[in-house]
Amino acid sequence: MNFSAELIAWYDQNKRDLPWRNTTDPYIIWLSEIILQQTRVEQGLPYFNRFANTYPTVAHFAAATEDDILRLWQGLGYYSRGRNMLKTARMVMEQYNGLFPSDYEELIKLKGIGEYTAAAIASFSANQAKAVVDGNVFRVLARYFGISEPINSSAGKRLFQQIADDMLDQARPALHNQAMMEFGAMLCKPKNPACGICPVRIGCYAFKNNAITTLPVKINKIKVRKRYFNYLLIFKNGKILINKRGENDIWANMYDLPLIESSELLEIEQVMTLVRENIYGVNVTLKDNSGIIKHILTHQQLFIRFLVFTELPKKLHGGWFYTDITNLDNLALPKSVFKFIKDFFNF
DNA sequence: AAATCGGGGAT
DNA sequence: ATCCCAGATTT
Repeated sequence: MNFSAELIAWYDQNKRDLPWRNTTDPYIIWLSEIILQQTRVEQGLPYFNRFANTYPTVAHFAAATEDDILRLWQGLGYYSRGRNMLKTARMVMEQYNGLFPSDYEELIKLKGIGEYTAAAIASFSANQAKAVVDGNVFRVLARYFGISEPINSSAGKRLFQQIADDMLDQARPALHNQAMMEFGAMLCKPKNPACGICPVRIGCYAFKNNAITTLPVKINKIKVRKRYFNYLLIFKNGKILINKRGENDIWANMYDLPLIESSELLEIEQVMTLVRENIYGVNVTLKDNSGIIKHILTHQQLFIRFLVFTELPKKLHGGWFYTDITNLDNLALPKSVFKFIKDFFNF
């Protein structure tokens, strides 16, 4: 057996039972693929089930509002995925008569669908001979062939795509792609891969040369930005003051609280000075504060503090509005903000 | 080519 | 702490 056949045989014996593997509906496969971008199967699975149940067809999806989608996406991160999905669902309704495409060249035109996702949908739904290259495939190929070209350089991406294309089983691309990814996720893992039971270790460069820990190669380490968020939790008579965020920063178009961001960590009194100057215009009583809550994201470290007030400011800034506390369940809030408010009001 | 976009789990 | 996850888009 060749490399691909070995992995398919392994897959046949070891695959997980996942709901999106039981369909060839490109819409359902699209749902799963977008949700799983940069997301572990275990984390994405409940979201997939909620989306598939709430929006059984692309027509249902296209009829949703952005608030609906973001609310259902709440907690999953990388929210532009959800916003792009709505654009794509509406494009499918208008340009494809509601019939979700399964051809690579059509899929790649849609919002939020890149090379990987187009190949995944095309192969899984229509058995098109397009090789997927995701994080798993990068790792499997780098180790097996001993490729030290960085996986996140332009040359590296081209090289790995080329190799993946060459390896693809033209007769059963869907099975091949599933096998490559499942093998990478379950056996050829980043840490402590199960080389002892690996069906292709005899031909594996990394196994033979003890290079498991050095492959694949990745360059450019991300730099983390530190930000200091002072959130104002202002409520009275069952109403809470909410802010709708803009389109650029993190959590685009989502909801949070009136925010005073500072470039460094401030003392409470320094924040209160800003609150008096910029929010109330007069003296105001601080009812409570949360202390610093550290929230770690991939590219940012957020040092969040919540300040509680029960007096209402005279003027509202852009994006601010009052809503019933009971309506908070309908708004898409960042995980960290949602958790604090939820605990604070005990709902 | 580099930066940006979340949150969570494994080590 | 560090790495990475069924990556894509913008700068």
